[in-house]
Amino acid sequence: MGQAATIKDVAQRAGCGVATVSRVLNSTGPASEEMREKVFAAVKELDFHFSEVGRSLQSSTTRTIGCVVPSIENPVYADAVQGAQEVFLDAGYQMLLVCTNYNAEMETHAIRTLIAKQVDGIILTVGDVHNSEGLNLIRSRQIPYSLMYNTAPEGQISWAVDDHAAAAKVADVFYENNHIHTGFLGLNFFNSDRSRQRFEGFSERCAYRQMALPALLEVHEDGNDFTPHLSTFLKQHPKITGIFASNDYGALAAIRSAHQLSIDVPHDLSIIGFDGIKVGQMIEPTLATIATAPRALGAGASQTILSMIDGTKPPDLPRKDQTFSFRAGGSLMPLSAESKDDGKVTAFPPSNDPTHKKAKSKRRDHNEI
Amino acid sequence: MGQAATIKDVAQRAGCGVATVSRVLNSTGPASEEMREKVFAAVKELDFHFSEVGRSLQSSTTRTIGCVVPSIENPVYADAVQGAQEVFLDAGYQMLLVCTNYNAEMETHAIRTLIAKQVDGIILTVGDVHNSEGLNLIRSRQIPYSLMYNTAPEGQISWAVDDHAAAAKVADVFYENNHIHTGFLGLNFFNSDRSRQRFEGFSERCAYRQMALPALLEVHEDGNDFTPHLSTFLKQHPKITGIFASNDYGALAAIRSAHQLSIDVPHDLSIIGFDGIKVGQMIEPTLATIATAPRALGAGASQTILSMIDGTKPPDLPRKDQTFSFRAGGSLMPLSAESKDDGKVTAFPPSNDPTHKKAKSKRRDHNEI
DNA sequence: AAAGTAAGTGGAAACGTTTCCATTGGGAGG
DNA sequence: CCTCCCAATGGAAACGTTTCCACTTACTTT
Repeated sequence: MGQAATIKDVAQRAGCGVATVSRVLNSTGPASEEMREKVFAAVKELDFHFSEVGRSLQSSTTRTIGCVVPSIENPVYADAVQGAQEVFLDAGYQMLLVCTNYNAEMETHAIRTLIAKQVDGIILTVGDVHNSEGLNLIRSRQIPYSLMYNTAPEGQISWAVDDHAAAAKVADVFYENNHIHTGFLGLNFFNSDRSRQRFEGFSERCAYRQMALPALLEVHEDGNDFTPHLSTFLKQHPKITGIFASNDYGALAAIRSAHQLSIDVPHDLSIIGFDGIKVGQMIEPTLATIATAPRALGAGASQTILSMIDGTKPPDLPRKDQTFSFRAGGSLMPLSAESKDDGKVTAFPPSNDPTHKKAKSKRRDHNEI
Repeated sequence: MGQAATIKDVAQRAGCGVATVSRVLNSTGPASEEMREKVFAAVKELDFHFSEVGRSLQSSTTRTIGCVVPSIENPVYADAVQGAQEVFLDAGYQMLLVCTNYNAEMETHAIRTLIAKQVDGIILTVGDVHNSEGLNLIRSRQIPYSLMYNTAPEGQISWAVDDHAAAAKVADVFYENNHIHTGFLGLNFFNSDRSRQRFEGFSERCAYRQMALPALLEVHEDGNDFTPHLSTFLKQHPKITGIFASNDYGALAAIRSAHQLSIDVPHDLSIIGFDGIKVGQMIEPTLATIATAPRALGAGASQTILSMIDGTKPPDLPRKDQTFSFRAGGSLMPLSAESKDDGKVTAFPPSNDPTHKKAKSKRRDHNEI
């Protein structure tokens, strides 16, 4: 059984023209019962399946969607991708996945190839939404697309977390817990506008609250020996009592490094992460973080694309303030009010934190020392 | 600017035939310098790019690889996929990703579609390697493929961990640490031959060591309230001092559930996982586990595929006993020899465990109570 | 009975490439 | 001056579909 059978082979075997075969198999147009049977018999005998390539050429549609994300080692993107994939699969689309490793060149190249392959749509997370060559390509070609996790400029659709507001919320939480001197741990700071947005939102709110401006610790790789960096950072900024990490992995790494430096989390140092990955709740202490819904974002972006393709009404984007929620956790400990050197007192004891919407576990972490 | 330019448009603009354009752009066959310039000019003006669909139809090659895995929420597969993806991308291939959610029907359907799309090769992890319809399809079509993470029957190429031997190693470790009564936590037990292989290898070695046969706790979802299951399980089997989880996520969940049940890990219960995911080393206690190299497996499988496509010599599969290594961690605590009811004494204090090859951290977890 | 309609069918064009083959023209060698 | 060869080029077939159109045939409708 050499090459795969084509529609011609089927036609020949069934004793009819290719047009008839096509009509029978696609249930488009009339066909006699007799002919139908012959065609189906031939199909079975030859184990015929349509070539999607031939179909694509003719229909100029590929039933394929491109998906470009920085890395699926980060569970946030993995979840988003999987959420997207399920929606697409249900709709009969498959997904070409490209991980760019936060590399702008790869991003551009990948998108170029996806366009050449005539994907029917693209969902993507770019490094810099204001300056993405690939994104321009997509737009000039008028290919349906939706951003994910990029805070989009006006006119562009993006399923994203409101990084700015979420980071501001973190500042609020620190403030309410009497942490005045904080640090920001930025991963991939220069390759990710998300990271920068978070820093910005955090800094601004810190300023507004008259807290100290956060010290920036920038880390390139989610790499191996992060510990020495943290060590020197904390020596340079001895007043720091709280660190906001630009993602949960960074937060986890910080906790571990702190542990190695015999710094107790949360007693000596409070840590808040971003993303709300699953393991954050599986560890001890649990990770205080900004919880997001990556699957939902991925699924939303997919549905948007699908509706662009078939012209139906796209789903509404979530309200900005519903794209995240603060999730309390054991890695954050309130400081006694006296330790604030400016003498301000917070009105909210952290155990009543009203933003604790999404926490699933009924057990509240109790941080008595 | 309506539709994308085709090679015909370029030919027209450059004032030549399509054949010439093709030759110039692909550097195949002769062309005058003058013509070359005209063609390149036309390409630039029209912003022409080849349609891969047209190319694929003509060349019967798509520069696309299929990838089928159960789920990328599990970092093991996420890493494998990403490792594979990088290799393929370097070689000019893109990857169609399908996550099957451990569902055999989806698996079959996905593979069927991938074949219809004429992927040049497929890497995949199937639910049951001895009974996979999709796998049969692939083989009858003679499409280059490589399994990942499936222990393959003779004659089939698979980049896999030796589940059987690795699980046996876990039994050895429990034995050496005087854990005689153990449990096995099986996730997706009926949808994953990996899980079953691990149970089998573990059980056999337990028998060989004259330990109690492991009690099986089977869990369907890596789901939410696993705690009650664990609770009843431990009540039913009160002698259990050690649990082997069929993957690290299960192990993490077990640790958390134990915590919620006020069972101290590792003091009251030792836990060993499987996979060696990153977060296992970021938590406290660190997770004792079987460390594997998912990226390497993914990359290896990809290279195998590539060499099948271009006929070069495929990379050697790793030696079976090099596909895993035991990684010590704080979730495992040695029991005093007396607590073994059969009175046997182990010769190996666990802190000298010679299999501790891959552990990166210099710090050894110290489990004094 | 003539005419109109509808179902059933096949031929052929089109989609965007690559590649085989034939044609042209010019320069070198006799 | 005639051949021969080779570079340069374009036409056309082929890849596997879908779909338009035209052609039968048989059945209704006047």
